[in-house]
Amino acid sequence: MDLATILHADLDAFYASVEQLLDPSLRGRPIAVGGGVVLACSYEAKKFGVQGAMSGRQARELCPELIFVGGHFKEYQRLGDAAMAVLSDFTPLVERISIDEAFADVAGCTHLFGQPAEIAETIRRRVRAELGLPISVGVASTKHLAKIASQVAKPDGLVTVAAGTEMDFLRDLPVELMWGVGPATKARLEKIGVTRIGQLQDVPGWSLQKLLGTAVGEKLSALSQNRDPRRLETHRRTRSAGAQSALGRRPATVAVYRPALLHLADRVASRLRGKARPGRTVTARVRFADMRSVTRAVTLDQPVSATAIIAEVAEDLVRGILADHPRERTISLLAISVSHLEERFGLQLDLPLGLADEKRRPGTVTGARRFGADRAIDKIRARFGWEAVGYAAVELGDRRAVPDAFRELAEKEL
DNA sequence: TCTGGGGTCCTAGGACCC
DNA sequence: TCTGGGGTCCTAGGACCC
Repeated sequence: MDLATILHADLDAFYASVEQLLDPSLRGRPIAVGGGVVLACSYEAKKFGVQGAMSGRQARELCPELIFVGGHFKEYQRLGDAAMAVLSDFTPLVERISIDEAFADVAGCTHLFGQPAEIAETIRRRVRAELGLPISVGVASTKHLAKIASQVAKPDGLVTVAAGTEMDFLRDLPVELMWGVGPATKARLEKIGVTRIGQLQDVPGWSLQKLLGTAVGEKLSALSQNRDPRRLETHRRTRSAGAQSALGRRPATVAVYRPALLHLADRVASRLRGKARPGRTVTARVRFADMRSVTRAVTLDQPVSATAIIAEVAEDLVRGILADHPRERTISLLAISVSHLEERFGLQLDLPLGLADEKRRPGTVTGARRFGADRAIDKIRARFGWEAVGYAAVELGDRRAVPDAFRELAEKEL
């Protein structure tokens, strides 16, 4: 039996806790970060049923005294980093999975710092004392168990699952606490009478695979029986980079989608160039007024990272989508994503190959000249900030639900 | 002003090659 | 010549997570 040396540390209601830290008058009160959409909310707000991703109006209906606050996004980044640095004081084996959440394996440092549960308690005490933030920690023998334990520990708690007691710990917990069980899987399991993890342990693997597909079925079989082979991954390569923008309801015309796509391509491409990771597959997504969405992708024979090329390819894809849905006159979201990322060292010229080349409009500049223009823009931004220069006159309708600062926060390191 | 923005992984079917 | 099987790549959509 493996020892319980894996920690999962998770800051509680992170953005909301930061806001309450910065403004003491908000403490003990129901608050939500965001406006049009709830990005995060305090535990006082959760009591009313307010949740992340909920529309602001819906949240206000549930909790009339809810206080909306704008976000201090730089502070989120700083405090999230600081909390993770506390983990790193104990072990280099840290796998950060988001701004406010990480795994750590303390197997190699118990001789220095004590039992895993003691280390977890020290981490919680330090984050509270040094940063003023509540953090919950789960301690167990696997990532899956540690993650569940930290959820059970919330808010502001510590739960240890001793080695050998894993199956007992899991038995009575609801299936939706498992990693990978969302609304759809939960509903399917409910149909066969399964709502607790213990019941899942009794369903034969082949039956689960038939119900949920081979991958999900096998995974849930394994996790429910405490077979979790995953190791910590301290360095993970990003596989794709994308950007999207909700538009409200806009006519599906080139005057709407061309500037919007250029803006999205600019965001994506500058990140790709910044990390020297061009990609071969460009995917565009259009969401219509009824919230149904359609995606279309093309894989080029050369990786690209030039703004103009990505914008052009995406525009071709969007034109194709709209041509196939002639009755849809209104779009509510556009998205671009680039995947099949490659590594490039040194100067890389995007050559206009593949689709972009075949369908190139007359008068467009060549790959090398585009790359030069992009490099100039990148340099100016490096010195003066993102807003200093770029593809101006991008008119996305300036009632954007989410501030740009939040987008930047959400952009992961490639 | 109903319904954000960033990702990962899986599936199913078709193309293509051996 | 016909048929089949396996492997890989690609596209489109869906489920899930933070």
